[in-house]
Amino acid sequence: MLIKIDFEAETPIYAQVKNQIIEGIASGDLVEGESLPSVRQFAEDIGINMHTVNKAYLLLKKDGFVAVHKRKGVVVNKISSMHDPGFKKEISKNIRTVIAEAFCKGITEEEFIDNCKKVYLLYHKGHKNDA
Amino acid sequence: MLIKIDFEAETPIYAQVKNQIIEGIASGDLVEGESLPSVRQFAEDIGINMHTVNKAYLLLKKDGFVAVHKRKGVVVNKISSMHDPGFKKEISKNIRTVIAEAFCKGITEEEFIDNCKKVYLLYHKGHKNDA
DNA sequence: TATTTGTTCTATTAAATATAGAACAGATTA
DNA sequence: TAATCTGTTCTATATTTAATAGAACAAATA
Repeated sequence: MLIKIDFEAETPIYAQVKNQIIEGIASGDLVEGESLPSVRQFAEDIGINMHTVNKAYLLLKKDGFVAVHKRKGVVVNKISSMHDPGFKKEISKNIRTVIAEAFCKGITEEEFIDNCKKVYLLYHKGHKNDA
Repeated sequence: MLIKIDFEAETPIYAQVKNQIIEGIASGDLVEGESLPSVRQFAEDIGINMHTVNKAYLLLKKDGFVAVHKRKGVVVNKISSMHDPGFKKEISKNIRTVIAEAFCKGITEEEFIDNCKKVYLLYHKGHKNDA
Protein backbone atom coordinates (compact mmCIF):
# COMPACT_ATOMS: atom_id res chain seq x y z
CA MET A 1 0.00 0.00 0.00
CA LEU A 2 1.63 3.16 -1.24
CA ILE A 3 0.70 6.45 0.36
CA LYS A 4 1.48 9.77 -1.27
CA ILE A 5 1.22 12.93 0.79
CA ASP A 6 0.90 16.36 -0.80
CA PHE A 7 2.31 18.75 1.75
CA GLU A 8 1.11 21.73 -0.30
CA ALA A 9 -2.53 20.58 -0.45
CA GLU A 10 -5.25 22.25 1.56
CA THR A 11 -6.44 18.84 2.73
CA PRO A 12 -4.85 18.09 6.13
CA ILE A 13 -2.24 15.32 6.19
CA TYR A 14 -4.25 13.11 8.55
CA ALA A 15 -7.23 13.37 6.15
CA GLN A 16 -5.08 12.47 3.16
CA VAL A 17 -3.85 9.37 4.98
CA LYS A 18 -7.39 8.42 5.99
CA ASN A 19 -8.80 8.98 2.50
CA GLN A 20 -6.09 6.99 0.75
CA ILE A 21 -6.59 4.07 3.12
CA ILE A 22 -10.34 4.11 2.42
CA GLU A 23 -9.60 4.20 -1.29
CA GLY A 24 -7.21 1.30 -0.74
CA ILE A 25 -9.97 -0.71 0.90
CA ALA A 26 -12.47 0.15 -1.83
CA SER A 27 -10.07 -0.70 -4.64
CA GLY A 28 -9.11 -4.00 -3.02
CA ASP A 29 -5.49 -3.03 -2.39
CA LEU A 30 -6.22 -3.54 1.28
CA VAL A 31 -8.14 -6.70 2.07
CA GLU A 32 -10.09 -7.86 5.09
CA GLY A 33 -7.82 -8.88 7.94
CA GLU A 34 -4.80 -7.12 6.52
CA SER A 35 -2.68 -5.21 9.01
CA LEU A 36 -1.76 -1.60 8.40
CA PRO A 37 1.75 -0.47 9.28
CA SER A 38 2.27 0.55 12.88
CA VAL A 39 1.81 4.24 13.61
CA ARG A 40 5.54 4.60 14.12
CA GLN A 41 6.59 2.68 11.02
CA PHE A 42 4.01 4.40 8.82
CA ALA A 43 5.00 7.81 10.11
CA GLU A 44 8.63 7.10 9.33
CA ASP A 45 7.81 5.78 5.84
CA ILE A 46 5.76 8.82 4.89
CA GLY A 47 7.94 11.30 6.71
CA ILE A 48 5.33 12.61 9.11
CA ASN A 49 4.65 12.48 12.82
CA MET A 50 3.39 9.41 14.68
CA HIS A 51 0.46 11.34 16.12
CA THR A 52 -0.72 12.40 12.69
CA VAL A 53 -0.94 8.76 11.60
CA ASN A 54 -2.66 7.92 14.86
CA LYS A 55 -5.27 10.59 14.22
CA ALA A 56 -6.07 9.01 10.85
CA TYR A 57 -6.28 5.55 12.46
CA LEU A 58 -8.59 6.86 15.18
CA LEU A 59 -11.03 8.27 12.63
CA LEU A 60 -10.92 5.06 10.58
CA LYS A 61 -11.69 3.13 13.74
CA LYS A 62 -14.51 5.48 14.73
CA ASP A 63 -16.11 5.01 11.30
CA GLY A 64 -15.77 1.24 11.38
CA PHE A 65 -13.18 0.80 8.64
CA VAL A 66 -10.64 -0.86 10.89
CA ALA A 67 -10.36 -2.64 14.21
CA VAL A 68 -7.52 -2.40 16.69
CA HIS A 69 -5.70 -5.34 18.25
CA LYS A 70 -3.23 -4.49 20.94
CA ARG A 71 -0.37 -6.41 19.36
CA LYS A 72 -1.38 -7.04 15.75
CA GLY A 73 -2.11 -3.36 15.33
CA VAL A 74 -4.73 -1.86 13.05
CA VAL A 75 -6.58 -4.43 10.93
CA VAL A 76 -8.94 -3.86 8.01
CA ASN A 77 -12.54 -4.82 8.76
CA LYS A 78 -14.92 -6.86 6.67
CA ILE A 79 -16.61 -4.51 4.19
CA SER A 80 -20.06 -5.75 5.13
CA SER A 81 -19.39 -4.66 8.70
CA MET A 82 -18.69 -1.12 7.50
CA HIS A 83 -22.16 -0.71 6.03
CA ASP A 84 -24.14 2.16 7.50
CA PRO A 85 -27.70 3.01 6.40
CA GLY A 86 -27.46 6.49 7.88
CA PHE A 87 -24.56 7.37 5.66
CA LYS A 88 -26.75 7.76 2.60
CA LYS A 89 -28.38 10.88 3.94
CA GLU A 90 -25.06 12.21 5.07
CA ILE A 91 -23.52 11.87 1.62
CA SER A 92 -26.54 13.36 -0.15
CA LYS A 93 -25.78 16.83 1.13
CA ASN A 94 -22.20 16.50 -0.02
CA ILE A 95 -23.29 15.36 -3.48
CA ARG A 96 -25.62 18.32 -3.85
CA THR A 97 -22.74 20.70 -3.18
CA VAL A 98 -20.31 18.92 -5.48
CA ILE A 99 -22.77 18.76 -8.37
CA ALA A 100 -23.80 22.38 -7.92
CA GLU A 101 -20.24 23.41 -8.60
CA ALA A 102 -19.85 20.86 -11.40
CA PHE A 103 -23.07 22.10 -13.03
CA CYS A 104 -21.87 25.72 -13.00
CA LYS A 105 -18.46 24.70 -14.30
CA GLY A 106 -20.08 23.10 -17.33
CA ILE A 107 -19.70 19.43 -16.48
CA THR A 108 -22.67 17.71 -18.05
CA GLU A 109 -24.78 15.06 -16.37
CA GLU A 110 -23.43 12.49 -18.81
CA GLU A 111 -19.83 13.36 -18.05
CA PHE A 112 -20.40 13.30 -14.31
CA ILE A 113 -22.34 10.02 -14.29
CA ASP A 114 -19.78 8.44 -16.62
CA ASN A 115 -17.01 9.40 -14.23
CA CYS A 116 -18.89 7.91 -11.27
CA LYS A 117 -19.56 4.67 -13.13
CA LYS A 118 -15.90 4.28 -14.00
CA VAL A 119 -14.94 4.68 -10.36
CA TYR A 120 -17.55 2.17 -9.23
CA LEU A 121 -16.33 -0.25 -11.90
CA LEU A 122 -12.81 0.10 -10.54
CA TYR A 123 -13.93 -0.69 -7.02
CA HIS A 124 -16.13 -3.58 -8.09
CA LYS A 125 -13.17 -5.14 -9.87
CA GLY A 126 -11.30 -5.26 -6.58
CA HIS A 127 -14.08 -7.27 -4.93
CA LYS A 128 -15.02 -10.00 -7.37
CA ASN A 129 -14.37 -12.80 -4.92
CA ASP A 130 -15.94 -11.28 -1.81
CA ALA A 131 -18.32 -13.19 0.36
CA MET B 1 -32.08 33.74 -1.12
CA LEU B 2 -32.15 32.11 2.26
CA ILE B 3 -28.90 31.14 3.93
CA LYS B 4 -28.76 28.75 6.86
CA ILE B 5 -25.58 28.50 8.88
CA ASP B 6 -24.81 25.51 11.10
CA PHE B 7 -22.47 26.85 13.75
CA GLU B 8 -21.83 23.33 15.03
CA ALA B 9 -20.74 21.96 11.66
CA GLU B 10 -17.13 21.17 10.90
CA THR B 11 -17.43 23.06 7.62
CA PRO B 12 -16.19 26.63 8.14
CA ILE B 13 -18.83 29.36 8.02
CA TYR B 14 -17.29 31.09 5.00
CA ALA B 15 -17.39 27.76 3.13
CA GLN B 16 -21.04 27.19 4.08
CA VAL B 17 -21.91 30.63 2.71
CA LYS B 18 -19.94 30.01 -0.47
CA ASN B 19 -21.44 26.56 -1.02
CA GLN B 20 -25.01 27.70 -0.49
CA ILE B 21 -24.57 30.54 -2.94
CA ILE B 22 -23.20 28.13 -5.56
CA GLU B 23 -26.17 25.84 -4.91
CA GLY B 24 -28.41 28.88 -5.28
CA ILE B 25 -26.91 29.63 -8.67
CA ALA B 26 -27.19 26.01 -9.79
CA SER B 27 -30.79 25.68 -8.65
CA GLY B 28 -31.80 28.94 -10.34
CA ASP B 29 -32.62 30.72 -7.10
CA LEU B 30 -29.92 33.20 -8.02
CA VAL B 31 -30.02 34.33 -11.64
CA GLU B 32 -27.52 36.06 -13.89
CA GLY B 33 -27.13 39.74 -13.04
CA GLU B 34 -28.74 39.40 -9.64
CA SER B 35 -27.03 41.27 -6.83
CA LEU B 36 -26.09 39.55 -3.62
CA PRO B 37 -26.61 41.40 -0.34
CA SER B 38 -23.78 43.68 0.69
CA VAL B 39 -21.18 42.13 2.96
CA ARG B 40 -22.47 44.22 5.85
CA GLN B 41 -26.15 43.50 5.27
CA PHE B 42 -25.57 39.79 4.69
CA ALA B 43 -23.42 39.51 7.80
CA GLU B 44 -26.13 41.15 9.88
CA ASP B 45 -28.86 38.93 8.42
CA ILE B 46 -26.97 35.72 9.12
CA GLY B 47 -25.49 36.89 12.38
CA ILE B 48 -21.85 36.60 11.44
CA ASN B 49 -18.98 38.94 10.81
CA MET B 50 -18.58 41.11 7.73
CA HIS B 51 -15.14 39.71 7.00
CA THR B 52 -16.46 36.16 6.95
CA VAL B 53 -18.96 37.08 4.24
CA ASN B 54 -16.24 38.93 2.39
CA LYS B 55 -14.05 35.82 2.42
CA ALA B 56 -16.84 33.83 0.80
CA TYR B 57 -17.37 36.57 -1.81
CA LEU B 58 -13.64 36.67 -2.55
CA LEU B 59 -13.54 32.93 -3.25
CA LEU B 60 -16.66 33.13 -5.42
CA LYS B 61 -15.04 35.93 -7.39
CA LYS B 62 -11.76 34.02 -7.73
CA ASP B 63 -13.64 31.02 -9.14
CA GLY B 64 -15.66 33.12 -11.57
CA PHE B 65 -19.10 32.72 -9.99
CA VAL B 66 -19.59 36.42 -9.39
CA ALA B 67 -18.26 39.78 -10.49
CA VAL B 68 -17.78 42.85 -8.36
CA HIS B 69 -19.04 46.33 -9.19
CA LYS B 70 -17.97 49.09 -6.88
CA ARG B 71 -21.46 50.35 -6.21
CA LYS B 72 -23.82 47.58 -7.31
CA GLY B 73 -21.91 45.13 -5.21
CA VAL B 74 -21.48 41.44 -5.97
CA VAL B 75 -23.36 40.27 -9.06
CA VAL B 76 -23.99 36.71 -10.28
CA ASN B 77 -22.17 35.91 -13.52
CA LYS B 78 -23.53 34.21 -16.61
CA ILE B 79 -23.26 30.45 -16.11
CA SER B 80 -21.53 29.98 -19.45
CA SER B 81 -18.78 32.30 -18.27
CA MET B 82 -18.18 30.07 -15.24
CA HIS B 83 -17.30 27.07 -17.40
CA ASP B 84 -13.84 25.68 -16.79
CA PRO B 85 -12.44 22.68 -18.69
CA GLY B 86 -9.72 22.13 -16.07
CA PHE B 87 -12.29 21.60 -13.37
CA LYS B 88 -13.19 18.13 -14.61
CA LYS B 89 -9.84 16.71 -13.59
CA GLU B 90 -10.02 18.54 -10.30
CA ILE B 91 -13.37 17.05 -9.41
CA SER B 92 -12.39 13.53 -10.46
CA LYS B 93 -10.08 13.11 -7.49
CA ASN B 94 -12.83 14.28 -5.18
CA ILE B 95 -15.31 11.85 -6.70
CA ARG B 96 -12.93 8.93 -6.25
CA THR B 97 -12.66 9.70 -2.54
CA VAL B 98 -16.39 10.18 -2.03
CA ILE B 99 -17.31 6.99 -3.85
CA ALA B 100 -14.64 4.98 -2.02
CA GLU B 101 -16.37 5.80 1.25
CA ALA B 102 -19.82 5.28 -0.25
CA PHE B 103 -18.76 1.89 -1.61
CA CYS B 104 -17.49 0.74 1.78
CA LYS B 105 -20.61 2.06 3.50
CA GLY B 106 -22.77 -0.13 1.28
CA ILE B 107 -24.22 2.48 -1.08
CA THR B 108 -24.73 0.71 -4.37
CA GLU B 109 -23.86 2.14 -7.75
CA GLU B 110 -27.56 2.37 -8.56
CA GLU B 111 -28.35 4.30 -5.41
CA PHE B 112 -25.46 6.67 -5.94
CA ILE B 113 -26.16 7.32 -9.63
CA ASP B 114 -29.84 7.75 -8.88
CA ASN B 115 -29.04 10.38 -6.30
CA CYS B 116 -26.77 12.26 -8.71
CA LYS B 117 -29.40 12.20 -11.45
CA LYS B 118 -32.01 13.63 -9.11
CA VAL B 119 -29.71 16.50 -8.21
CA TYR B 120 -28.91 17.21 -11.86
CA LEU B 121 -32.62 17.14 -12.66
CA LEU B 122 -33.21 19.70 -9.94
CA TYR B 123 -30.57 22.02 -11.33
CA HIS B 124 -31.71 21.57 -14.93
CA LYS B 125 -35.23 22.59 -13.91
CA GLY B 126 -33.87 25.92 -12.72
CA HIS B 127 -32.35 26.67 -16.12
CA LYS B 128 -35.00 25.81 -18.68
CA ASN B 129 -35.03 29.27 -20.24
CA ASP B 130 -31.29 29.91 -20.34
CA ALA B 131 -29.56 31.20 -23.43
C1' DT C 1 11.38 -10.98 30.13
C1' DA C 2 11.76 -8.11 26.26
C1' DT C 3 9.46 -6.22 22.46
C1' DT C 4 5.83 -4.18 19.79
C1' DT C 5 1.21 -2.48 19.63
C1' DG C 6 -2.01 1.50 20.14
C1' DT C 7 -2.85 4.89 23.51
C1' DT C 8 -2.35 8.78 26.55
C1' DC C 9 -0.10 12.70 28.56
C1' DT C 10 2.06 17.34 28.45
C1' DA C 11 4.09 20.91 25.41
C1' DT C 12 4.99 23.76 21.65
C1' DT C 13 4.60 25.86 17.05
C1' DA C 14 2.17 27.23 13.06
C1' DA C 15 -1.83 27.92 10.42
C1' DA C 16 -6.74 28.53 9.77
C1' DT C 17 -10.97 30.55 11.36
C1' DA C 18 -13.70 34.19 13.10
C1' DT C 19 -14.35 38.39 15.15
C1' DA C 20 -13.70 43.61 15.71
C1' DG C 21 -13.15 48.34 14.32
C1' DA C 22 -11.31 51.72 11.48
C1' DA C 23 -10.28 53.68 7.15
C1' DC C 24 -9.98 53.89 2.07
C1' DA C 25 -11.22 54.55 -3.11
C1' DG C 26 -14.74 54.27 -6.47
C1' DA C 27 -19.44 54.69 -7.96
C1' DT C 28 -23.88 56.54 -7.42
C1' DT C 29 -27.44 59.48 -5.73
C1' DA C 30 -29.67 63.35 -3.42
C1' DT D 1 -20.83 69.10 -4.37
C1' DA D 2 -21.80 66.31 -0.45
C1' DA D 3 -23.53 62.25 1.41
C1' DT D 4 -23.99 57.41 0.99
C1' DC D 5 -23.09 52.71 -0.13
C1' DT D 6 -20.02 49.40 -2.28
C1' DG D 7 -16.03 46.16 -1.76
C1' DT D 8 -11.49 46.44 0.00
C1' DT D 9 -7.61 46.88 3.08
C1' DC D 10 -5.36 47.46 7.43
C1' DT D 11 -4.16 46.18 12.23
C1' DA D 12 -5.50 43.36 16.15
C1' DT D 13 -7.11 39.69 18.85
C1' DA D 14 -9.09 35.16 20.32
C1' DT D 15 -10.11 30.48 19.35
C1' DT D 16 -9.62 26.28 17.13
C1' DT D 17 -7.26 23.04 14.23
C1' DA D 18 -3.18 20.82 12.57
C1' DA D 19 1.30 19.08 13.22
C1' DT D 20 5.20 18.19 15.68
C1' DA D 21 7.94 16.29 19.78
C1' DG D 22 9.06 13.23 23.52
C1' DA D 23 7.84 10.48 27.23
C1' DA D 24 5.28 6.92 29.41
C1' DC D 25 1.57 3.45 29.83
C1' DA D 26 -1.19 -1.18 29.48
C1' DA D 27 -1.96 -5.12 26.72
C1' DA D 28 -0.53 -8.77 23.83
C1' DT D 29 2.93 -11.85 22.33
C1' DA D 30 7.21 -14.02 21.06
